[in-house]
Amino acid sequence: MARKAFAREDKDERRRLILATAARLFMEGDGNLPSAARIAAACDLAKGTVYLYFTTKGAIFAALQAQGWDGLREAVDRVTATAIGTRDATVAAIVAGLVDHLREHPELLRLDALGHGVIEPNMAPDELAAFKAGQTKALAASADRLDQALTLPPGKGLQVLLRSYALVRGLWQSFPFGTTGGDRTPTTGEFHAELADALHEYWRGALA
Amino acid sequence: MARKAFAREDKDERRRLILATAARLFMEGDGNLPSAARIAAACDLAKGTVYLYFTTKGAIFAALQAQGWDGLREAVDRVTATAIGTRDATVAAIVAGLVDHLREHPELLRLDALGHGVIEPNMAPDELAAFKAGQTKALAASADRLDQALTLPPGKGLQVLLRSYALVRGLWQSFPFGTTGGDRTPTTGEFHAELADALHEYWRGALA
Amino acid sequence: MARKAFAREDKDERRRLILATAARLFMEGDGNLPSAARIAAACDLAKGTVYLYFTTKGAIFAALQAQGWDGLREAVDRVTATAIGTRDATVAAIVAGLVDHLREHPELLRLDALGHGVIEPNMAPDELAAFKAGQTKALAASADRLDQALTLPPGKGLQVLLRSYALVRGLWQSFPFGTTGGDRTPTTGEFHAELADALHEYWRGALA
Amino acid sequence: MARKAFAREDKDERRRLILATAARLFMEGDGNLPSAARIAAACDLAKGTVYLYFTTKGAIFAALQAQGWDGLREAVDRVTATAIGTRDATVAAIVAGLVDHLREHPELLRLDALGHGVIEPNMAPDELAAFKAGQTKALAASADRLDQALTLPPGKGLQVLLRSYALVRGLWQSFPFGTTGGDRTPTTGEFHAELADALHEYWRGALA
DNA sequence: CATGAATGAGGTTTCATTCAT
DNA sequence: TATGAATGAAACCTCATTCAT
Repeated sequence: MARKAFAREDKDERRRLILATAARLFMEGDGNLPSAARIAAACDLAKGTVYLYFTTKGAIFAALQAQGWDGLREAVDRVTATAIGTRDATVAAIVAGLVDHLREHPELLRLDALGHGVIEPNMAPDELAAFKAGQTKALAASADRLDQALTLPPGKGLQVLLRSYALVRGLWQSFPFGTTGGDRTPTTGEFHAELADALHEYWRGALA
Repeated sequence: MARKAFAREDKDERRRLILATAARLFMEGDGNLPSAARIAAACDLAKGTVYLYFTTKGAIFAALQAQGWDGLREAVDRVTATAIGTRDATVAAIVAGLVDHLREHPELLRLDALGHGVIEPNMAPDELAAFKAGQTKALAASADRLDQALTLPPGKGLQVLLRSYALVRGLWQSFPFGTTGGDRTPTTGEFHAELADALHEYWRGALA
Repeated sequence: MARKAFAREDKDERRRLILATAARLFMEGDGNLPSAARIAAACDLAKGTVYLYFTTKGAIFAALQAQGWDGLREAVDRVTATAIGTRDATVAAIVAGLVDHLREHPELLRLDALGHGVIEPNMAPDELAAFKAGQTKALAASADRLDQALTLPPGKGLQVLLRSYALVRGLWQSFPFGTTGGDRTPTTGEFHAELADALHEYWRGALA
Repeated sequence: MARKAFAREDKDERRRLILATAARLFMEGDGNLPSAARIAAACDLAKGTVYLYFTTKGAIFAALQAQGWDGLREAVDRVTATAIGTRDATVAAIVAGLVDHLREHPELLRLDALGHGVIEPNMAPDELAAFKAGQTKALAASADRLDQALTLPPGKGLQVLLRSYALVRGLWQSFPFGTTGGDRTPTTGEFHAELADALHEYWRGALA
C-alpha cells in the first residue's frame, strides 16, 4: 500500500503526481488518453485511489488543460505586469512568452487537439460547466490587465487574447496541411516559428 | 432489400445519400458521431451495404470534412478567379466568402471541433495520409491563385490561407470562453460576426 | 464463429439455448447471477451475440422467471380446462400441479428468492414495467378460468391464485427457519411436502 | 472527531444510532441498500467507526431484519400470553397484531423483499448461520406458547407461524401483480387489508 | 450487390473493507 | 476509540467491422 497522505501537503503532492504521470503517459502514447488503470499503475497507486483525487478520468485531463491555459495566461500576465517599453516591445514579449510556454508544455496542444469529442464525454456535466466558467473568468481578468498595459479600449484585450488563442490551437491543427514537402510530418520547431510569425501578423493587424 | 445500384450513376447517388444522411444525423445529434448502424438505418440500408461504399466509418466523416474544406477553398477561388477591384475589396470578398460558406455548412466546424481524437482513430492510416495529402495539394493550388490575384510573394498566399483556416477552426473552439455573459452559450450569429472581424484584423496585419 | 442463425427457427433455438444455459449456470453457481461473459462462453457465443437476443442481462433472467411463472399458471390451466370432478378433487389437482411444476423447475424459486434487489437493477425500466404488466394480465386470464371451474364469485379466483403464489415464494424463503434440527439445511423434498400441505390448508380456508 | 464512546451505555446508544440511520436511509432511498459511506456520514461518523460496531454492512441490515421479525413474534407473544377468549378471538387478535406491527415497521417488508441476493452476500457466513439459528430458536419458543394458548398439537403452532410469515413476505412480493387496475402501484393500505384477509383465510383452513 | 448475424476488445467506476495514524 | 486514505476486484455493454448467405 502506498503511504497514506494525511497532510494537506502530501495530498497536493499526490495530486500533482497523478497529473504529471497522466501527462507523461499521454505524450508517450499514440494520441489516445491513457486508461485510468495505466495512470494508476504508473503512479504505483490502486485504481480506486486515483478516484479519491479526481472524480473522473476526464477531470484529470481537464485539469491538465486548465493548467496549460493558465500557464499561457500567466505568461501574458508576467509581461503586462512589468511592461514599460514600447507597445511593439510589449507585444513581442507577449508573443515570445506564449510561444515559450507552449514549447515547454507540449502536452497542452496535443490535448487540446483531441477536441470536444474525447475529454468532454469523460467529464461530469457540472464539472465541464465549472471548467468553462473558470477559464472564462480567468481570461477576462488577464484581458483587463492587457487593456491597461497597452492602453487599449475596454474589451479589446479580451478580443485579442481570444483570437490569439484561436490562432494557437487552430494553427496547431492546420499546420500539417501547410507543409509543402508532401507527406512529411512537420517538426514542432517549425510550428513554433510559424506560430510566432502568425501571432505577430495578427497583433499587427489588430492594433493597427 | 434496397434496389441494387449497378450503374455508376446509381452508385454515386447512393454514396451521396450516405454522406448527406451522416451529416444530418450528426447535426441532429448530441455532438458524437452517429453510429454506423444508425446511418445505415436512416438510409434504409443494411449495415454491410454502407461498407460497400466507405471502407470505414471515419472515411464517411473525413469525406464530409473534405467536402467542407473544399467548399471553403472554392469560395476563395471564386474571388481570386475574378478579382479586379482593389486589394482591400478582394480581401473583403474573400472574408465574406469564407464566412458565408461556413454559415451555409454548419456541420463543417462542428465536425472539425471533434478534433483528432474522434475521426482519425476511425480511419485506416493510409486513408488518413491520403486525406491529408489531398487537402495539402488542393490548398497549394488555391494559394497559388491567391498569390497571383493579390500579387503576393510566392508562398505568402499559402501562409495566409493556412492561418486563416487556423483562425476559423481555432476561433470556433475558443469562442465559448470569450462570452462575457457567463454561462450563456454564444449564438452562431455572434460567431460569424466575430470571425469576420478577426479575419479582417489578421489579413490587415498579414498584408501590411 | 458460431453458425449464423438466419431462419426464424434457428434464432428461437439460439434464444432457448441462452436461456437454458443461463438457468443451468445459475443453478450450478453460488446464488449470484452468472456474468454475461460466462453465459456467452458456455453457449460458445461471443458476448455481443448474447446481446443480440436479450437487451440486458436482467432480461435473460426475467425471461426465465416469466417462463417459470407461466408454467405455474399453465399447470393450473390444465386442471381448470378439464375439471369434472368434485371441488376437492379439483383443488387437489391444482395443488399437485403447482408442486410438480416447481419440482421440475427448481430454478424458479431460487431466482425468485433473489428478490427485487438483483434482477431488477439489471433491467431497463420499461422492460421491467412490461414484464410486470404481462404477468398481471396472464394471471387475470387464468384466474377467470379458475372462477368458472370452481364456480367462484368473480375475482375470488384471482385472490386465491395470488395468495397461493404468495405462499409458494414466501414459504421457500421462510422454510429454512422452520427446520427444528438446528442449522441443517432442509431438503427440497421436505419443502415440496410442506408446500403441498400449506397450500391445502390455505385453499381449505379460502373456499370454506 | 465524534465523542468517544467508552461506557457500555454509550456504545449501545451509538449502535442504535447506526441502525436507525441505516433504516431511515433505506426507506428514503430507491430500494437499494445505502452504502456504508452514506450511513457513516449520516451518523456523523467516519466509515471506519461503523465497522467498530458492525462487522459487515450486511450485519447492519440483518440486525434490522432480526429486529423486525422479533417484533412480529412479540406481537404474537403478547396475544398468546394473555389469551382468554375464544379461539376465534385469539386468532383475530394475532392477525391484527401482525398487521399492526407491519404497518408500524414498513422497513421490514421492504428489506425482506430485497431477498437472499442482497443482504446475504454482504454477510460473513458464520454470522449468517448465527442469524438463522437465532431466528429459528426464537420462533420455536413463540410457537410453543402458541400451541398452549390454542391447545394445538405439538409442532402445529410452529407450522402455522411459519406459514403465516410465508404469507406475509410472499404476499408483499406478489401483491403488485394482483392489481387489476393495470400499471397502478398498489397502496400499502390496500396491502394491509389484503394481508389480514389472507391470514384469516389461512388460519381458518389450518385450524379447521 | 445486399444483407444482417456474429464478433470481442476495451475501459470506467463503485464500494465494502482494512489499517496506519 | 476514531479516523479516512488506500485498496482492487468485478462486470456491464457498445459498436466498428466482417463474412456467410
